[in-house]
Amino acid sequence: MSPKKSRVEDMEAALRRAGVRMTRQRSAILTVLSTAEDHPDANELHGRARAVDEAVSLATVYRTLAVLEDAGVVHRHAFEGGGARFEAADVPHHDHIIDLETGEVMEFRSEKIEELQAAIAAEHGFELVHHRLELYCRKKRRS
Amino acid sequence: MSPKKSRVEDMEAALRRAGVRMTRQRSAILTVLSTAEDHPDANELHGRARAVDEAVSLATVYRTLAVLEDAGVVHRHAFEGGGARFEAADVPHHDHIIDLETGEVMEFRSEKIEELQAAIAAEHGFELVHHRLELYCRKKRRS
DNA sequence: CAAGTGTTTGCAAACGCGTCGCAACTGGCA
DNA sequence: TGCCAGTTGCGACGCGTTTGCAAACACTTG
Repeated sequence: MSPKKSRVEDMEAALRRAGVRMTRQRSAILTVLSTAEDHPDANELHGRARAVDEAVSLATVYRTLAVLEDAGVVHRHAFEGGGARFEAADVPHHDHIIDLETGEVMEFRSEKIEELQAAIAAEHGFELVHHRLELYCRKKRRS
Repeated sequence: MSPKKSRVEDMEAALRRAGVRMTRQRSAILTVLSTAEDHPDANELHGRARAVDEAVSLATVYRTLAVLEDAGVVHRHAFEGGGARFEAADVPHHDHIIDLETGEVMEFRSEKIEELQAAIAAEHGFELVHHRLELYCRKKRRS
């Protein structure tokens, strides 16, 4: 009876299974990713990872993110104007709302839109592999 | 009685109205944009523009694209993995399907999705300024 | 539990895409 | 035709990301 495992443990397990070596720096980065509530970029992740373990270089952050991405444990986003941002992949799929004034990123999910997308792809003779839906918004002014 | 004007003429007219000077290089770039059937990047545009007029530098292509973009006559896209791509703005709004195998970009429009997006933004207390919807697809294998 | 081997790391240099400062040039107007 | 702010080409620069290399390391095997 395995009790609920932490996100980091799950991720590490998945990675080992995929034959990925666990190093101190990779653990540090995983820890940071699994506790992040936001969508940090590589630089931000670097800073946070160093707080966990001083021995993490920026190059390693980039290399690790690439490894984690194609192991499927993180998702990479490329919002407008700026570098890539990352997010642990062990959460249900969602799309993003970006506040143009603050840059804040929020999440949402619409079943209907998901269905429509698949339908549209099919109409064109394609199967949908993945998609990107970002709503760039401004706070509504109260009347 | 003005007969149907060409896209270039319309664009140049709109730009002059907006107080934008017309130079040889800008004309060349407009010509290229108005005849492009695809979504070229800055480099590609540079190549094509030089074919029209040798005297166009890459820096000018970038500067002109910026001018055209905020005059509203071109749209800038940033698909996955790669630089910005451009498209004349004198066509109705649409979203994109990207064939992951060939990189080909196709267009589609879904009224329903447009409505849903606005509704979602509103639900979160935002007004939608613009959005990005891209479907990354693979050709469907016939069964 | 130490040795062996292919991986991973840090560093700094290199990269790609886009921007910028500057001096020369030029479009649109008087 | 002449003026002059706006535009250009050039090369240098900026930023995020990638890479070559030698040293350090993780995991296996004996």
